[in-house]
Amino acid sequence: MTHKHSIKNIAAQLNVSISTVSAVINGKSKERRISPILTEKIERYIKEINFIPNKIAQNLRNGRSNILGVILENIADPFFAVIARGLEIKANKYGYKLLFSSSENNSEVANSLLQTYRQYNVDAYIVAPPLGIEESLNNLIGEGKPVIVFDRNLPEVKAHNVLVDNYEGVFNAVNYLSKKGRQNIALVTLDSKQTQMEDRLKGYKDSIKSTKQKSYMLKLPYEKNTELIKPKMIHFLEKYPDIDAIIFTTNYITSNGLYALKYMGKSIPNDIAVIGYDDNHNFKLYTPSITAVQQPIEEVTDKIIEIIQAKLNNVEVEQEIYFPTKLIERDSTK
Amino acid sequence: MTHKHSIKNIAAQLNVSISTVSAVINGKSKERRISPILTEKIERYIKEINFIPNKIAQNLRNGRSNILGVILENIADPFFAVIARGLEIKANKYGYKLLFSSSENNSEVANSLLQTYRQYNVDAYIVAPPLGIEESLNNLIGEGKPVIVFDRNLPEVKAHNVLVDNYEGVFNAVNYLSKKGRQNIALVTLDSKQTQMEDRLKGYKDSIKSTKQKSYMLKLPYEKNTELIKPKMIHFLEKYPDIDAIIFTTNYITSNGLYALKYMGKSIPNDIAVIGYDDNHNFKLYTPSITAVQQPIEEVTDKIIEIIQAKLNNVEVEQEIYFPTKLIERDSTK
DNA sequence: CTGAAAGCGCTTACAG
DNA sequence: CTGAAAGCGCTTACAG
Repeated sequence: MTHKHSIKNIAAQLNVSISTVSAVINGKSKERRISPILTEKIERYIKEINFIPNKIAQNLRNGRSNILGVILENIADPFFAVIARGLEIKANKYGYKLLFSSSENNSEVANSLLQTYRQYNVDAYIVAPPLGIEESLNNLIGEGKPVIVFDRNLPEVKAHNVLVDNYEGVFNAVNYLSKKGRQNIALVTLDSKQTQMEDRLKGYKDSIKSTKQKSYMLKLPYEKNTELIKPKMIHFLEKYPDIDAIIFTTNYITSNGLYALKYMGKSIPNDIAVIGYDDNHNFKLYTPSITAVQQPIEEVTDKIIEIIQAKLNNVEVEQEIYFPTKLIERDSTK
Repeated sequence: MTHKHSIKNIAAQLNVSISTVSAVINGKSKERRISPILTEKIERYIKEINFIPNKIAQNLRNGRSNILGVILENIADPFFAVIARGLEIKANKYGYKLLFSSSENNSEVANSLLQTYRQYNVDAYIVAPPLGIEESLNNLIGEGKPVIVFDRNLPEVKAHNVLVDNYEGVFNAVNYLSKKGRQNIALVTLDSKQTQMEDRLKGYKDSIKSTKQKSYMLKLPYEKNTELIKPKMIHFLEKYPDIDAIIFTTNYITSNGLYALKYMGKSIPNDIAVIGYDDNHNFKLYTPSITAVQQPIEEVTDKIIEIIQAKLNNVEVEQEIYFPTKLIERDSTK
């Protein structure tokens, strides 16, 4: 139960001033012209007692916390969990710590999280925004803190946007199925106004239109209860028996959609070809393995941290960037 | 770009003292005998400018951060991602924020994370410990901060342990397979000294011994490169063609094991029955669906936060608790 | 080459 | 009923 150390009692112990200790700790001996002898003496003592400066005090004094506040949709969702890990790896390299929270796409929750992060004086905000937090985000930007928006964006918010080309992702997926000879390609998506969902929908519509195919769309309500997807899927497929291919636009819709297909006894890819949006570690393990549109998660997370690093050091960076997706071909579209 | 507020300038603005403002903010008007008129005046102004006190300053002064430091094996791993979400939900109820980091089971990484958390003055540590951080953990406990260990424990560390009965989980799984008529039950596990792995192994050995069956064990090295699991699995199964059931002891071994079985053309459950340790959202979607030993994650995460809450308020709590697992029967063991 | 002092934004005895 | 002062652990001009 060693006594709590501080530069104050180190200074007292060594009979030097607090400012001298501070200078040595911050590697400013040269700059502040502390004699090598004194410097070494202090350094040795610090090492001996294994002293580490109090970040909280440094933060209060410097206005920098080295903490980034992250708002995800849900940390338990595989997509966001991988995002979290990507952010963590890159943030470590720059010495940032991460505060993670889940908004569940609820704007009240998100607003309150932003408020809390602000209280903790985070250096920057990384957020997958629900609709309804435009004002909070703009206020934060007004305060001069970097705000990085990802996965979907809010057009009225002038944050940095790190996005993926969702439109092209689905557009290409439709074309691919079409080339494989599928005639009746359906889209099963979320009934959502979020940009990533609207872009995926538009990619589908435009591709279907350009190839003069028939359009089949099932828009599911955003529900916590994913069990409800199954009956809706079944109803949809019974209503349109011609469907011979489906693109699912989110991870959990894909999972539950596959469940419904299995339940109906549909054979993949013979009866119906399947493409999932967002690749998933498990898709290659399914029988059959599932073709997927893969988002470049590592590029996204790296870019987010790079932008923050740049902004915090007053370096100019792009305001918006779109990364391309990649179609991973597997057995479900053979 | 509103001017940064503080109780200092609120006090100046309202012509009252700083301490009066502080008292009102902390709801101590009654206790500190501030007149209702003044109280209301201050409260109105605070609401008007939307003032929220600086947590960093409060923290420095109070020695409480309301931040908990969490060390997981890997936040991207589905098991730990769900743990993270469980902790978050419960922590929110008590007003704690969470700092998450991944150790990758590397003791150097974990030690450095603990050090960093300490610098940030976290109120408690929640850790899935790798071997080799016993000393750090004991030091932290010595400093009086709650340390909660979960998933696996370190016998030399007198932290609070919130664990799952891994031994019984595997023991029962073997018995179940045996009752289903399986004669040659194998265990595919990690070559690890961590308690959760040792307990699972022991559960297997004891159950096999008690029913006088033959034992088949494959111990895989702890590798990042999961691709290597496939060839080792194949070699193992070719060497012991009698095996008619397998228990996989971790999530990712299960995934890759299934991949290997699929590659070999083995039919589940006809050729081989399969049980995975740790249930997984996707196991019910596989063809066939996969029987699994489920850990009570919510109970674990709730208990962790409850212990912290109790300790931080000087309430007595149990030092160690084990939760039972549950076998979820699905098609892979039919 | 080194130190005394102010201040970051709070809270908490203490005085009146 | 209210305020002045000390102090949490730092850093940064500034003085010498």
